Amino acid sequence: MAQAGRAGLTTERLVRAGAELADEVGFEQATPAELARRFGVRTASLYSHVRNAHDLRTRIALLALEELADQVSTAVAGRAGKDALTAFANAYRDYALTHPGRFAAARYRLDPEAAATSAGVRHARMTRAILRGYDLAEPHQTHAVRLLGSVFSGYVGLEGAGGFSHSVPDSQESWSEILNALDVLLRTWPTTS
Amino acid sequence: MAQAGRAGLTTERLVRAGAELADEVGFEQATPAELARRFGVRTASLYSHVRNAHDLRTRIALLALEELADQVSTAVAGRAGKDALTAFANAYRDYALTHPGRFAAARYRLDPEAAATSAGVRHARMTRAILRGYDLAEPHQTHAVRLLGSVFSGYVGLEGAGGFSHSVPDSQESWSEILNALDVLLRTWPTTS
DNA sequence: TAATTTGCCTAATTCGATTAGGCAAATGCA
DNA sequence: TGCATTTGCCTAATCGAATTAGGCAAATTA
Repeated sequence: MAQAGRAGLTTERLVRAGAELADEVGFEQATPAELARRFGVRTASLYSHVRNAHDLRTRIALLALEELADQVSTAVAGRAGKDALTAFANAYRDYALTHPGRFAAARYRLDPEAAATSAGVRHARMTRAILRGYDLAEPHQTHAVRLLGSVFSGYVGLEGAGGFSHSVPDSQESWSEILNALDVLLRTWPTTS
Repeated sequence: MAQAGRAGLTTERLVRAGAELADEVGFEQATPAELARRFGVRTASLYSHVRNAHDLRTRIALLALEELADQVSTAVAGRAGKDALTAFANAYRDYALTHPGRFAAARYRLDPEAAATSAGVRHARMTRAILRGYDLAEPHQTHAVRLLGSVFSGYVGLEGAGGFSHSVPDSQESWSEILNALDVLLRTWPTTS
């Protein structure tokens, strides 16, 4: 991190450090300027490794999406039904609580090109895999996938924004009960309005 | 908007214009500089009316929260049960679709001081009011409140990020079926795990 | 060791946010 | 109506972030 000779910058290293920086100070504040400061180099030096600030953010987002997909897929492996549902949900939430900056990055608006190379597909596939343990035909399955995605992302988002802190009952309690309720709902999904 | 004499700046007018600007170019891009451009004044001139950029954003957020609470409370008035649930949800989603920038503003992280004077309390009260039509005792009621908040904010967030666009089935279909499923879930909420 | 590549630097530009201080237009008061 | 005061927007200036161009030295290759 000093200034003797070369700092050993790499796109890879910048992105990893950027992700850590995001967890420490927030994704918004994970700027090229701050990142350069951490490496003990001038901001301009980053531009041989990342195209610009947006490129840096995009790469951090892609990293976060991969990591999240890895964690979730590990957690879900070998499980089915409610077990798989809670494993998925907990892995997702844990990642967000442990890596708030990365998680924010994972929600960064990607341009179509970047989105195509992202782990978004894996996420979609995994969510759908959860429903294998429940008996849901299309189009209900898609509706259910969207519900799950909404609940997870919504809950974790609100929790991260401080929505449930310092209030009774505990957030963990709500989370458990909500997962239980979702399990019941998926097993008795109404197929007519 | 010209430069003859005075522009008639007001905190009120800046915030309203800021909200419109946010809907047009995104909340992130709703900056003092851009706002000043729209009014045909120098950026520095805004600083007699708002403390700084953060203050401007906070005020836009507070406006959005009020508007959203107004829309929802109007929609919910005189309804109960599933009727109230869908009215609430649709008002919420409509606001987000019609005013994406304001909706993003409503999620802006407020400092405790601002949060206290916000319509956040109204939102909480209204969500809880929905559940009056369902028979849910504490602490289940709180868990259900959190679920509803998560689903609405999560779904609308994903939809706004383009999560459900260009895919089958239609987002509107999923939304309707999800609301139906939530109604069923609330009526049969599992009180034991 | 010489040649080449590569990495980080300096220099310079542009733009947004912010503060200080000034002048003229609007307003209040005799 | 005329003067004093307030108020609103301006100019000027600073600071910091993002970005580009071009240079020199260190690392790599031959």
